[in-house]
Amino acid sequence: MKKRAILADIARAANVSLMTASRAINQKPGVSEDVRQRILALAAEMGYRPNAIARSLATRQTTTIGLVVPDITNPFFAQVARGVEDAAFENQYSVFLLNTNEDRQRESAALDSLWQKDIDGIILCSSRLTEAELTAQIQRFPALVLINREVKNPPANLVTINVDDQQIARLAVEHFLADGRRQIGCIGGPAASFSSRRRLAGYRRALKEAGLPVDSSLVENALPNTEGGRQAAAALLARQPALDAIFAFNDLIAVGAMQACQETGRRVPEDIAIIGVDDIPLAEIIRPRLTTLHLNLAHMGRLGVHTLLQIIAGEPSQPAHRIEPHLMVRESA
Amino acid sequence: MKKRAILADIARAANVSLMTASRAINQKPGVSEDVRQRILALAAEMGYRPNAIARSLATRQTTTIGLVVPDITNPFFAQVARGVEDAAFENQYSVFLLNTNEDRQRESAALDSLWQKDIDGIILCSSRLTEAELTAQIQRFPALVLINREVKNPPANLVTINVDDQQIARLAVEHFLADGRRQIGCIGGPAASFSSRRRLAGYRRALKEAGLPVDSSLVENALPNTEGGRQAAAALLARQPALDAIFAFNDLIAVGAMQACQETGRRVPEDIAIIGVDDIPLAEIIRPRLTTLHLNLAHMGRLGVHTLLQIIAGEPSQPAHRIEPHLMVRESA
DNA sequence: TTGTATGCGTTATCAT
DNA sequence: ATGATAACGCATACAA
Repeated sequence: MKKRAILADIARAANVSLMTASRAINQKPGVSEDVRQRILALAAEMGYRPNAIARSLATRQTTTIGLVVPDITNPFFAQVARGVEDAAFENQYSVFLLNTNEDRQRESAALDSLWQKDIDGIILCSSRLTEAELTAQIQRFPALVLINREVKNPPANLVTINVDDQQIARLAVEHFLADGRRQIGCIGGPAASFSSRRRLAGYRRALKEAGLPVDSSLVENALPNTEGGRQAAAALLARQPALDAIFAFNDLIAVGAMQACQETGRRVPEDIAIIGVDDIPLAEIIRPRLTTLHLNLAHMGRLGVHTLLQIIAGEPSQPAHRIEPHLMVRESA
Repeated sequence: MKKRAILADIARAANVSLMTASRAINQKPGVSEDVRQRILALAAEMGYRPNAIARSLATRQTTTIGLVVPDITNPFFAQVARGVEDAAFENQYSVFLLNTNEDRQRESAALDSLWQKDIDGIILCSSRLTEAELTAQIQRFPALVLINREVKNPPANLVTINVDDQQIARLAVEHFLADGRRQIGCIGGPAASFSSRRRLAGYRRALKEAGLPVDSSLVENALPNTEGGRQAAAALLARQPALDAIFAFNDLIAVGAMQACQETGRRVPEDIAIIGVDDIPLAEIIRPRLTTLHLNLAHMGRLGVHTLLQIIAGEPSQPAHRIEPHLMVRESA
């Protein structure tokens, strides 16, 4: 490994003090233009790059943020992560990636390690922490963005970004209703999921507003994958054979439900319509193509970073953002 | 934000010097057991965690690695990333995530930023750098693991991890042959992909060894997604209507090809068999289920981290690893 | 076993 | 405009 040039090397080569070299390189005032140019040229020639660690220690800023997700292999978080990383890169920030595996302990450990690294801010997705744990963590970091989670009294250094779950459920149900469907079932995600609970509430409310009965035997919970969707749909159809529509918590569940319908001799969408959420690539690949509520997840990630930078800069920012869904009508409903 | 305790606070509270506090906390010898316990208790009480930045500056070690991938939303890299992050976490390492978007410039910028951060090692996936650029980068980092890329004379701080592309192609072709297929086509990935080139070579060799003619009109290239697969397969089938098998560069291409076959009235696998590579979740979801060559990508990521740690620790490690594929026979072949 | 001096590479502060 | 000195928080080397 080649030895790398440090600021002292540049200063010595340019016959100036450390500080003038530092000022020149950081584009700060207080250096005559010719001296600055000479130093910059020398730095470029010697391949000098400031040591970020030393700089961080001196400035108490790391230009680094942490991204905590349950599982990066989940397409939902992979999309968010892409947006985060892109926006961070554009702003010269680096991002630490941490998986929690939906485990509270590991999530706490992840946050601990980020705290040790003295990062400037953190984007925390689908936190499983209790409200108390969360509050404690919030005061440890300069800035915090919560995705897929809300909190009662958000302090100034905390912003939440959530999908508009009520609207998601409303759009799905209204689409079914406009199509003449009246026996509308719902498959939620894990019972612990905040998003899932909100969507169930939205589903019930939309039914009620349409004057339809809200029957708990129309609802099932499922693991958020195709197999979960298949099993939940099978149970649902056994209980409610006349079902003519299913609103699913996400696309994977929707696809599983679709297959369960087909396996029981039902045609999609003729006999039963299905709508998912997320618009993952699979939605376009599967046949019939899945009608779903599209979410701009990469944008959610970008927004998270921009918000974080605002908080860090001390600029005012709205305490909560809501991502609006868009109905992608394809073939399943 | 609450002020955080530093080592000096602990030392003062315990009435000892900085060094005894440091030794106690780092589990180093030279501290009597009772003093150590007293310090540790105090540290726990005050919620002390060492400042990683300061420690890094002093020790010249960051216990941080960089993971550079073309695109984290690609399931292939998401799986690898998961393995990397898991193994890193187990070893108390943090990981920086960087996307290159398959852009040489951005890849260079990513490596630059990692260099500034003084990280201990890098896992670089599917690098698009030229051999010269790569050689230059290698001597800037203490340790480097290359995934999906080989290099001529690997230095001691560099280990490559590749999928066994020849074996992948061989297993696919042999499976087709055992099934009585004789008109075996191949859809490669992007022409620039090293993996794709090696698999094409393996495909040709396997045909030759079976005494079959190697006809370039049996080969197409495609973008690595379903639409690419669909178009390539359509072109292939137009040229070679009697085709009875297709080996695809990856599962997405395979699924696109499958749909192109079905759209032209062919039954899968009766009329034409299809085999993909990767075994992404979609392979089990799609109907007919996709026969494919399974790759343990998370293991690849874990291996990458372990190898990196070996290099960092100065332990000897084999210069190249090869990941073996496993044929998952499902329904498409 | 415990403590003191020094350095890691950079920036902030205060002089000149 | 430029420079000397201290400080960031910790660990290494050496002393007691």
